[in-house]
Amino acid sequence: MKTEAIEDYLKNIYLSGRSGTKVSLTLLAKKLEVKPASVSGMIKRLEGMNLVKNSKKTGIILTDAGEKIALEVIRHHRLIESFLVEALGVPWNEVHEQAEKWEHMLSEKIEDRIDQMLGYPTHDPHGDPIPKRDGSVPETSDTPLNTLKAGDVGKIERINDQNPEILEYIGKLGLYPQTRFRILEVGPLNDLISLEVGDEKVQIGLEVARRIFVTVG
Amino acid sequence: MKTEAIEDYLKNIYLSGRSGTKVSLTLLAKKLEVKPASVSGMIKRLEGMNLVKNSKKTGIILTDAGEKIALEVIRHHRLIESFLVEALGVPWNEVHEQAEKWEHMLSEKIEDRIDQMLGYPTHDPHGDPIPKRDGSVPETSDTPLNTLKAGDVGKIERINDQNPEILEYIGKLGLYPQTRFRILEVGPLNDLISLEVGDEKVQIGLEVARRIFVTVG
DNA sequence: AGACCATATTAGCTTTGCCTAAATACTGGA
DNA sequence: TCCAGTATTTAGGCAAAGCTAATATGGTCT
Repeated sequence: MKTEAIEDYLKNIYLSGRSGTKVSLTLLAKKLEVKPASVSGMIKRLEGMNLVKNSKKTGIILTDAGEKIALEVIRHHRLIESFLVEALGVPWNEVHEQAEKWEHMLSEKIEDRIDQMLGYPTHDPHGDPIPKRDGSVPETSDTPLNTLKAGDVGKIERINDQNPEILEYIGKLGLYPQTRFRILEVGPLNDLISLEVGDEKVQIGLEVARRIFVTVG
Repeated sequence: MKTEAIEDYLKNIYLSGRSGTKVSLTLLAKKLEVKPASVSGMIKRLEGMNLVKNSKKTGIILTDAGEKIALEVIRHHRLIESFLVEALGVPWNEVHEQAEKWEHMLSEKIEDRIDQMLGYPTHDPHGDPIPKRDGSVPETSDTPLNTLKAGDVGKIERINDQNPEILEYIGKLGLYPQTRFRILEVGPLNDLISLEVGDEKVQIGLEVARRIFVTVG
């Protein structure tokens, strides 16, 4: 009825759709690392189950039932990530992979225990919001660091990447969620940003800055 | 190559074989809750992969390669059980089910972290030995409680059952691994045992006693 | 309009892992 | 020895999820 593959499809449709982008078969195929033909078949199946709708103009969108499942899976994923970091001290850049696998098989009981043990967290170690049981999703920032100007101060909210190497790199710079910073200088081509973090001064490039979301002020 | 189904088969062959019993298709089918015909097919496949051998006289037995995989899965299972009890305070009778699912997808890194965080435990919360990476298996008792006589003292080593209700029942009696006890009285038909545990006096029946393994002395 | 590129769909095949039903083999007792 | 009951194997099917290859659709550029 609700296989792992289905959960992965729904999760990725949700996450791809978040940014306002229209979700196409090929986009989804890329995310899922599967051929477009396979996606075509699966989407048909999901439509039959009333979990998604697909049309030329809207692209692939989730129904309420589909979104419910997607949010459940994402909740599992992010709770597990938090748990592994908190309880086990696993570095934040190593938890994604494991959560990816365990998210599909987390019992409600254990889910609740983790939630409780972590004090009902609203965000995971990367700053991504953890959906609640009722389907609501905590607020999160959509302002990428590369849109700020020299002199701006703010707080890092989330890092939008799961690649362990990149996360490790960002972590080594001290740029974790909740970290406050001040922009010292922005290169004329917007491709290099200098910031002050604590007493340190760090430089980051555009591609990294794009993945860091912040609140200003 | 090494699917979940395969791991489950190998694990169950190992565990069924432990007690000296010859492992037959039908026995395995019962354990795995599938039809004998399915087992027949799978065993054929496993033979082709050189993970098991099957013959009339020996029954189904693991090759070295097969045992290696079985022990890995069991190690995962028992580490996860221990982890959930330790880090999350999940009651010991509720961890089996979750471990059953996660055991197939535990990364080496996380496995090592758990092992280290728990202080390289030799036994899980039920007293079952946790195989080591090198394939060695810590000692464990094979003396069931129902073979003792009045006056004997000893220590509970393990509880050989995964049914949550039964474990809860046994737990409520205070009969956890490492608990010391003294046999007060054994019924004439061997079907009721009275023991002293701490300051408490508890009675257990034959079926429960059979599942409790102890060391005497 | 025609050519070309990206996207989407269809058909047909493969593997895994289970199933049922039927056929065969084995074993223990009368 | 024969027969019943148990154990095993074979054959044929099905659903999930992927694949390739071929075809359709739909712009965009010239």
